[in-house]
Amino acid sequence: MDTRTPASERSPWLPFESRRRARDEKREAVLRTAVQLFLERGYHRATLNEVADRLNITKPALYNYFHSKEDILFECWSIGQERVEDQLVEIEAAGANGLTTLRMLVRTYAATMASDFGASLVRFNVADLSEPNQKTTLAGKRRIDRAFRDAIKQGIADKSIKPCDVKLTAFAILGALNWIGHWYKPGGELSADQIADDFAIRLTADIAKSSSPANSKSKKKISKPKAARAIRNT
Amino acid sequence: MDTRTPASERSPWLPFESRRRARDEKREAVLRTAVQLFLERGYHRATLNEVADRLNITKPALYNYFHSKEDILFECWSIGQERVEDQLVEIEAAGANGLTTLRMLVRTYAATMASDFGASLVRFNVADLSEPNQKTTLAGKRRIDRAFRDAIKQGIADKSIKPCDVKLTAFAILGALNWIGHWYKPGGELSADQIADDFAIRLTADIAKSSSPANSKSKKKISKPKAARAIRNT
DNA sequence: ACTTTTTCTTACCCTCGGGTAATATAGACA
DNA sequence: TGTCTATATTACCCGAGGGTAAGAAAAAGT
Repeated sequence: MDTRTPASERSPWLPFESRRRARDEKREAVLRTAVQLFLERGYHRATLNEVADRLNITKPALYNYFHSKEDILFECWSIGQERVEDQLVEIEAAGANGLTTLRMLVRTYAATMASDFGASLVRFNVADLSEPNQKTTLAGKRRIDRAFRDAIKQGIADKSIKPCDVKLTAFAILGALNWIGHWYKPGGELSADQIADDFAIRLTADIAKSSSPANSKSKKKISKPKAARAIRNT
Repeated sequence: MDTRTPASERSPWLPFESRRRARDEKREAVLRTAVQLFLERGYHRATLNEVADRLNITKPALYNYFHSKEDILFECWSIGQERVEDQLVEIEAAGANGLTTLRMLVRTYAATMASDFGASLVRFNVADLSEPNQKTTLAGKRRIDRAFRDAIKQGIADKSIKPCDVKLTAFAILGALNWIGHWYKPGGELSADQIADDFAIRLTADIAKSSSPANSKSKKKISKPKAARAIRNT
């Protein structure tokens, strides 16, 4: 239910077989392939021909589903952002105290960072998007930032978190989390979930007031977000 | 003594004045301009014509100092890496205990991340370098990683740091630090040094054994590395 | 089976930008 | 003032890759 896709991915366009499948399914296959390639080789070095090749089609076929290369890039980012957004909503709705909320945020966000679409949130360059799309991404980043800061603030207010510089604390936590998107590789010793659980405690240890270790009640509650979008966990 | 260069940078090629200055000075001016532009617009979107324009020269003139665009990119990375390397050596030579060493590492690395050449260590894509240069950069990253892990290990051994998972601890700390290279902008409320000092404590608070707050003795000892290379602190 | 619609391919175009060749200009030195 | 060397400019090449036009080939409809 996590991790990056293991390269052995099936294309809906099988080389010489009967084609025709649901349009959305193909669209999503393009995005999955594209995000992987963009992460592997970088957005600019990855060509649409390569994307098409991996799908057993030719470049112009991609234009049935997307307007431009940048459109694909933005969609990749968008999927990651939407996932995070869903998690934020869900966590905020849970109405836990500050510390618990923060830990839920850390755990889910860490797990997301270990996925392709999650990593795309931090590995892609905002400058490669069009002006309006840049605005959208910036708004998304702010939204995430705010969620973390609000949880910290709330924690300080409800005494579950020690008084601290909210901004810097959030930066430090988000930095450690975002960095996962750069170093995590699926096949390692630790699974994405293990890392997520560890970080949930580790990154909040210094500011947690109650020394009660790792209130692990809320763990399973969040880890399965509802299917809000067809592309899942790749 | 830190921070990113404030865009109002003098080019050694003044529009219509007597030219001819030391070769190295010009070479460095190219690098300073290039690293800024690469950070601003991204390596691929930044063109050599733009670099040249900012220096009041034309593109081919750049080839008097560098073999290729990638050469410039690698040099930018290289300068940042060399700075860090010098700091590592200096800190290791100090022979402090694990926790103090770790804090020194955090402080200096954080300050470096707030500089252009420091940020280039994490903002540039390794895939944009040639094979041999990629190897060099990877070796550099490993070297940094090792320094942090060694400090943590040593701290656990000498009891200045609580037992903990060395690898994940290092990842978390380095993540928070590397992220500075993405969010830090010179004009903000906090100076690079303030952030560095704060992070030195913040990122080690949960694993520090002695609750003695912020052993601030070693602060000034490191913050002025000897001039090992002509390009300083931009 | 014929047409219509959607999807995909072949064959292009065209711009952008890294890199180079040929040449000019500036300073150094005589 | 002439020549040499270093450095810069003008003018160009050319490959890569995003994007498109026109038409083939499947589905789908009738």
